[in-house]
Amino acid sequence: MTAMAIAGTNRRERVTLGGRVHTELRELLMSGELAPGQKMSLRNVAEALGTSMTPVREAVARLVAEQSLEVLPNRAVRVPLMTRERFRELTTVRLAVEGYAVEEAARRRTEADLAAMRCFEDAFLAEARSPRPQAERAVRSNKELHFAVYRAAGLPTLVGIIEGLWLKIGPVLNLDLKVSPERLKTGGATEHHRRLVAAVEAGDGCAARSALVDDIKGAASFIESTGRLLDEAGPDLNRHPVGALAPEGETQPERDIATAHLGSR
Amino acid sequence: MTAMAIAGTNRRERVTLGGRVHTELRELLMSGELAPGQKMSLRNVAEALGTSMTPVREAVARLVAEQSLEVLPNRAVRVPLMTRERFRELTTVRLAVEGYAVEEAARRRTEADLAAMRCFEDAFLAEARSPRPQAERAVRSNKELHFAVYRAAGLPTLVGIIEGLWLKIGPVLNLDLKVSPERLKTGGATEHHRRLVAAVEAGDGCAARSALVDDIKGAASFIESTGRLLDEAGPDLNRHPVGALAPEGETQPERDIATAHLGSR
DNA sequence: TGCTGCGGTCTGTGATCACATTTAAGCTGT
DNA sequence: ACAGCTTAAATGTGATCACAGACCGCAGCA
Repeated sequence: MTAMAIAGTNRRERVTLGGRVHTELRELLMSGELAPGQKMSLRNVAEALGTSMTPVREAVARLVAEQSLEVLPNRAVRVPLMTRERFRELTTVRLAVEGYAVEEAARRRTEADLAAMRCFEDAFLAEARSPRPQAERAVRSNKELHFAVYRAAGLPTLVGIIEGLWLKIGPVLNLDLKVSPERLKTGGATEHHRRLVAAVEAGDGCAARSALVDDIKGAASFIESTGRLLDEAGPDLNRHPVGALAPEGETQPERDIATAHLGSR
Repeated sequence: MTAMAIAGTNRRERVTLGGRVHTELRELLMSGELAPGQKMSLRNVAEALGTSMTPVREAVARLVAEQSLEVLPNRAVRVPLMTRERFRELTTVRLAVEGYAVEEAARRRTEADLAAMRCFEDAFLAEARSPRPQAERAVRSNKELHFAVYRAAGLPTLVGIIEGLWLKIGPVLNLDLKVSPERLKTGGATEHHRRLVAAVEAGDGCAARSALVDDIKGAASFIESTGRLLDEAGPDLNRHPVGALAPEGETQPERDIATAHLGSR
């Protein structure tokens, strides 16, 4: 019983099973469904996805290489914890790289780019104004909007770099958004988005960068205010993960979501 | 016969065999010893390195993920060809990212950083002024100098991003430097380096960026002038891997035993 | 009661096997 | 003698096996 027979992977495009697992874990990380500190077992992930260990190992190796996962000295694999120092560094780099991206986007955007941006902005706006906003959708719309702008810069390499940054910072960013969805209304994100899209449309790179900087800084200061970031990585914190991917004993609700999304058999 | 017994990998630090292979291939790529278009066979690489296929597969998966290698639709693995369009895109991104890095470096460099920079600058200078300059050493010194500056920015994430960029553009950059070492003297690289280090030392981020931009642009225009870049990737070029950048027929002298054994078939 | 060995389970890692697909040589048929 | 088909070698991919080390719990001793 090969897993190849389970999933219809005999598509024309070359999708390796390892690539599929990589994408799967990537989405889970970006959407904040895997909390920082959460430990993962290759075998459990493989079982949850209905494959063997081999593709999982390849996917995890890739994620470890791009520092979206880390392997502890004890060989345990987990979602990296985020120290305040690291968070600030990532934010600094994001400001520089994504700021440059939106400047370029303002200069080179096409009409199709603008249409995509408006579409995702509307989606985010609708979710933020909803009486019962769903963090999941808001996170996705926010991401789609940002990357619609970044893609408009016409520099695929840069988009890839930014994806790597989001993958590193996504767990903390989106986990906190899930916990406190009221930030959607009070954070001013919708206003930043409006300014960003308008500036890109007007071709004003400077204003676009300003709007993006406000957006990023706003989210960053909120995260810092939650006090969830580590001041410094204590050695004992390596021993207390938030939870394992495969629930032992009783299953927590959000872990069920993760497992449900992982299981594709 | 386990390969673990071959190499003394029982160090205190956690070095997996896959990581070792990754580093090995990474160096070969950065130093331009693997020409663009060169095909690789997992089994041959494994045999050449004295390991099994598994670590090689992991390393190649990582390199493919960061687009330093690519797998063709026929599942063949090779060093990606460089189109002119892609080269220009990478250069644009490099100008933005590395330019920001040196600006930050000028602001935050310590005395230790400056010492390291001067050290590698001298090494590069000595090699460039040598009557018989060795491309290998010059390439290494150049890289060390640049990264000494980038590290001075105090943003490890940014350094990682730049490493990824160099890994993608390294094959063409350094392969051409090997073919025509006279560029060491005529390219003005030594002058750019002097200006860069001086500006960083003086804390003048603007001048530092200017020097770096000249350095990158100088090298880029030289590469473009050689005419070795592809105008557009024709579909049949997938079948003629080595021919694009490396002359086929006779094997080049620098294609040493290790490299020759690494190739497919 | 509190600490210390000690065994079993589970972890990641590397090697090996199995298979579908592709590539190249060899061979047959006119 | 050459085109077309067949077959054999080789490739990447996934599954499975083997193994060293870490973690956890249980028993035994002071």
